[in-house]
Amino acid sequence: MLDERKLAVLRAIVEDYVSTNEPVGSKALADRHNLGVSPATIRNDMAALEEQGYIHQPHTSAGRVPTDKGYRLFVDRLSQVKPLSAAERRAIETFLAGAVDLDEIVMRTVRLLAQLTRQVAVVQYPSLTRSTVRHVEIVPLAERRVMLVLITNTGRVEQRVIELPETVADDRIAHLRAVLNACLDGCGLSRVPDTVAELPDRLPAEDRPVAATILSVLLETLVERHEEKIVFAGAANLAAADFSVGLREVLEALEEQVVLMRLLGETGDLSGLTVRIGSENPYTGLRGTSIVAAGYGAGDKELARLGVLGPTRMDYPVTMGAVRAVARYVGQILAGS
Amino acid sequence: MLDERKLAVLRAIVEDYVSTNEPVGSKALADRHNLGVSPATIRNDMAALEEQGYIHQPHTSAGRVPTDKGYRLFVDRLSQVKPLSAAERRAIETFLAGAVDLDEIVMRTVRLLAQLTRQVAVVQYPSLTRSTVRHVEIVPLAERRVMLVLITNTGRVEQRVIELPETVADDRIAHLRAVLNACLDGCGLSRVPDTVAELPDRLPAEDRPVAATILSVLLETLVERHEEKIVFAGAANLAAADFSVGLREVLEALEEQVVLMRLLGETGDLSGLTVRIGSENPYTGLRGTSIVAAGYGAGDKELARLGVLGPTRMDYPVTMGAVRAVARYVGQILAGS
DNA sequence: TCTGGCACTCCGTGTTCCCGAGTGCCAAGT
DNA sequence: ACTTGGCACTCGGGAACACGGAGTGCCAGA
Repeated sequence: MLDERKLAVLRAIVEDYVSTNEPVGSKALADRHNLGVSPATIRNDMAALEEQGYIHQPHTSAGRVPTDKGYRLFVDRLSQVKPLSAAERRAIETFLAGAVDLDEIVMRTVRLLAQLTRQVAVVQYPSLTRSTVRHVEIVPLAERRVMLVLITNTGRVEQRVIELPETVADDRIAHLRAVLNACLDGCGLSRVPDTVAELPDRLPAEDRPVAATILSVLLETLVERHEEKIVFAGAANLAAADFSVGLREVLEALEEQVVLMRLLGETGDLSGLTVRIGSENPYTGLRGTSIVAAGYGAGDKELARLGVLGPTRMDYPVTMGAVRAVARYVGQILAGS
Repeated sequence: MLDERKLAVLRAIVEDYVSTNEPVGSKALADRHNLGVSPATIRNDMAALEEQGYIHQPHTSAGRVPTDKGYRLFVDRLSQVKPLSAAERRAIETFLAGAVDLDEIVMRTVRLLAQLTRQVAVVQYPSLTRSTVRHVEIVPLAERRVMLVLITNTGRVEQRVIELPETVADDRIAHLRAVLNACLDGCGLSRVPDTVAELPDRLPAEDRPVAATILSVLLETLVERHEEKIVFAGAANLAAADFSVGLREVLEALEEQVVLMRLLGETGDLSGLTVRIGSENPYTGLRGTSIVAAGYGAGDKELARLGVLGPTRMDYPVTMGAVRAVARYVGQILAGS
């Protein structure tokens, strides 16, 4: 149905359209790519491609534009992820290495990705549920007030101020802290609820009400933050792309955490790149935009996802290369710190 | 030079232009406002106002548009800050009260402000330098690795991972922590460097290298974070305003922390509202935008600033009312937590 | 199966024209 | 000394129109 040459024509159309942002005609194709055939032949192929829904002409007597289906074929079969240059890799590495804490890693990552791809970059904070407890701290603030600080192996820190039901001496707090840490150190966050459940038994009866208060807050923290934090950067790149129409919708979507979450896709195992093209993504108002996403993580488990969002007519090979590279480096940084 | 009626005309022009976004002519003015005079008279006044640079006509035979100078006069002398409705106040209060930690307070604030004003909201995190130490924690992570956690009275938490020059037993760490807290508890962040300087003398000689490492990181933290963190929200509102031209520049500016800092203005004492109109602000590319900002803080000292950014043709009274109200409530929340 | 030729379609651009909103000025009225 | 109605003038923006060019589909011939 689609012989080799027709695929080459489709590839050429995508490439030209991406770089010129104008419907591409048969003559232009024949000139710019040496396909070894005449415009007339190309026209026939184009007719076939259009017949099957890979390209589309905005109106009679205009050139052709790839459809979402066309881009999909291009991404799946007609292109290869383009690796970054050595210089770019070095730049990424040094830029990310300068970060001192998790906030800064995420911040730098999202900016880097935005700059590299000239699109809008989106980065999800490393998931709480997949990481493990590195330390739990209970800090007395006032007579009946403590601050609970939870530190994970990815460097994320959660804090809550807790009002206690009674006055508690500092040494009792210290003991509680010791017990908590003994139980939870290295414990996967998803296992915390179970682990914590049997904890009150090990405490003197007098401490149990206080412990219960603290533990309930601890569990709350885990639940609440289950919906992860997401940041984005590079909105200015949207304005640069000739987005004009629909820009409003896109910006709105970007400010909805929930939408962003779903755009990045389900967190699975550290497989590879996910590409959602135009209408493939779950939100109207984001028709016309594509998402290239990847998981990242320390070691082999995926902690969270990151990606970029741009017009469907983006340079997929380059974008995919950048996303993949950044995801890898962030993983390394996280694993190392 | 400018009699009462000319001022009334200017006020009317600003109001009409803000609500219609179209140059306003003498007839429309006479119709919509009962100034008690005929269009011809208004034309004379307009000519005078234009003469003095308060209004401007885009081209002959168009209506008039306020200049930056005109808006300035309007804000300074012709308008009053419009208080929020009781319902709005309640909404703010309940919305902000739901926040559990500083991140969430800031996050909610910025979204609230964006929604309330339908502009881009900008909120600076409470300044580190003006707050005080509530607690310092040193958490052993591995043999020669600890995490330093600094908690301030505004609920802000800073963390750093530190590589130690030698292996240190946990009880020595605990001792160090106790000493540190004894020194620093309640200490203003700006006084930390001095306070810390004399600290090594109080420690046994063997602990001094370790202490030196930790203290240097602590000081670094303070310096680095001197440049504050800033977040914004509501970029979608920009697209809604007919910004079309220059939107790119505005978005770029928003992503530059430094620019945002300067836009919000110097942190001074908790005075009142700052309004920067169009060309009054320090950045070209933000001509055409105005900034309404206010300081906020717990008690009487200003901890940071927040504000909104929008087209010069914004509804100043309403915007100013919203900014002022939100600043106050955030202050209350911070003081209370 | 490919290719050159040819007639056709339609978008985008430039031109012209006209309408209306708005102005400035002036002379008359209070 | 202001204010007002009248009037001629200006200019931007939209509608109507023509036209060139890019691109197509189709067909007949290689």
